[in-house]
Amino acid sequence: MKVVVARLKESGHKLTPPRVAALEVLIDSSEHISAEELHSKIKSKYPGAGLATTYRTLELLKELDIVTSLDDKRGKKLYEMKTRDHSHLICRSCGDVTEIEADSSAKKKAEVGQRYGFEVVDCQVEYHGICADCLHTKEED
Amino acid sequence: MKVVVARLKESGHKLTPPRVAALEVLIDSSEHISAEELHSKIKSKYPGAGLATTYRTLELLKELDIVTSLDDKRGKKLYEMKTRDHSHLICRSCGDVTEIEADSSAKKKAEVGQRYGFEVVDCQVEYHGICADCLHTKEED
DNA sequence: AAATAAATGAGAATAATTCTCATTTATTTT
DNA sequence: AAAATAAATGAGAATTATTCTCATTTATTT
Repeated sequence: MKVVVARLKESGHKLTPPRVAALEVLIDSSEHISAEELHSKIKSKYPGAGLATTYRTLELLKELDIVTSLDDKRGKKLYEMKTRDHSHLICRSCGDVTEIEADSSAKKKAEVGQRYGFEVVDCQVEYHGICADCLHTKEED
Repeated sequence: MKVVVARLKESGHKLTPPRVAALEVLIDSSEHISAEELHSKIKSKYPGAGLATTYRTLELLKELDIVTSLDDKRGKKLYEMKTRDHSHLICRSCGDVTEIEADSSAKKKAEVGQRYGFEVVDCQVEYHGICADCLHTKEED
């Protein structure tokens, strides 16, 4: 939290109640979370909070590389704190999104930077397919 | 085209004019393309085409693993034929999406399959950061 | 050529996100 | 500590993208 708050202030942004609430909720969520869900949790901490601000906060936190977003199978956005590197398994059948350990991305980031003159801030990997549960269910038919 | 059409028919779907038009446009587009753009190009081939059908076609082609989608920086969806494996560079500054060669994903797919019991159909990698052009522009300030 | 299920077009409906603008507030300056 | 200022906010309207509905059409099978 301290680190993240520092990053907010360093970049010239104010530390406001809806932002604090958003960060608390995000840090608390071990799982990725939708904007809607986030907003409702923010409201339980800070009832006056407006939905537009939740979106504005998410946008800001993405810019500052504090959160990332990804799409679930239905195309809805999910958000999460960008802590350690990790990848996602996205099931085509049930839509479930699971987080897995990242592969050694540091090397790859550097490589891409070199080769394309692109300054890599972040690398996201998604594996699309069928999750273990759905594979099982299929077998039982 | 033949291969793709075959996959459509094998999976029990009809080969209709709006689908053929969609495939033609997608195959023609070396670049990723938005749903809106795709629709307008479909209409120039087949003026009667409806927007809903364009979305339905995209959904179908995704299910059949014929196209993939990704989000540009602003969160809009872009579509493209899923030919060879490749990754994307997404610029945070100008939003440009560039395609690059894929890293050796076959090995990794197998690995993920093993470890998590997840049947990987497809792996997508996104590098987020600042593109060469924007880096240059910055220097000039 | 007829039968049938699938696909379509049109526009309405929905859902998610963004915008507007008058008001409030965190931070800086004095 | 109070005043000044730019940034942030809430509320709801507006926009955008996408999905749905349903009556009609069409590709494919028979």
